[in-house]
Amino acid sequence: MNSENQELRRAGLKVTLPRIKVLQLLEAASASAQHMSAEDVYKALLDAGEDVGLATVYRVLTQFESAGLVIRHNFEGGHSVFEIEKGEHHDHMVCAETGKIIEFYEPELEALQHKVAEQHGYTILDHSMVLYVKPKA
Amino acid sequence: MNSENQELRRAGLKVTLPRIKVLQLLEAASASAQHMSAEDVYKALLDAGEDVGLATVYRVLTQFESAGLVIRHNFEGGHSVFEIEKGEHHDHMVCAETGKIIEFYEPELEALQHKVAEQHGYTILDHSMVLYVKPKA
DNA sequence: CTAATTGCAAAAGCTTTGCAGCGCA
DNA sequence: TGCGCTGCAAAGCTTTTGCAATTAG
Repeated sequence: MNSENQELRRAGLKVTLPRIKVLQLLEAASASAQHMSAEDVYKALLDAGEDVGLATVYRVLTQFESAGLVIRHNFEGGHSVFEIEKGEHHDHMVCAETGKIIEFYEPELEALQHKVAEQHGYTILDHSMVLYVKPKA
Repeated sequence: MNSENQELRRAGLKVTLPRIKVLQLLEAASASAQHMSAEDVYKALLDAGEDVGLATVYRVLTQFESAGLVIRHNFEGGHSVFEIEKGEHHDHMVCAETGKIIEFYEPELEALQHKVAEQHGYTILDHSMVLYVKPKA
């Protein structure tokens, strides 16, 4: 039940209420492949009766990102969204109609990306791939 | 020499100096696969002695995007970059060391993406794929 | 006890908008 | 001439930062 505390300590961060709460929220959201913006996290905390500042949410999320606990995505639209780093790489599909986010992993795609980079004399450090889709008619 | 005028007219936009200038700049940049931010365009215009406002640059770029003349990318880092729509779809590789942008097109990748979307019951409307790379050792 | 962390408010970056005047068709 | 377009300044949004007070270890 304090597995969050372990993760925070391992990341070299003091175990404070805001950090625990943010981590719990993101882990809960992770179950449904939900991705939360800083604003989302902030509002969820307020709704839960927690008294945290928006600035703290941003700071905590940035720290978590540096610590490798979460991944920051820059999908369309100005703001960032975050998801728990579960260690398993995957890419995303965003449904234009429902806003739903589908995660997927396709080894062949990954292999091809490396091949293409290779052909141009480069090595892949990272990549972002988002498919904008709509339900098949 | 006034092919720009044609393009503007075709897009239903009045032919004005700022629009011509922005279009010319982007077309010139296109030759070197350079991608420009609104700020870049603005500064380039000032350097060229043109007297345009930053707001106009933003408006013009947004209009061009709606008209399908340019494509807006949201690579990492808050701000958008633009490139001329040349009609040939391609994806991007960004070199982490030099900032250089390489364009590429890999049919197999495109095909695979469609296959994956299909498998999940979706049809692809659009996609964004950026590989962050470094020169091969 | 001491350095890390927090909340608040202010500031910073990018982008958009309101408005009066200018310019293309 | 008339409506579209422009520049300027002001506002909007997300995100960051300064600072005094608070808290974890």
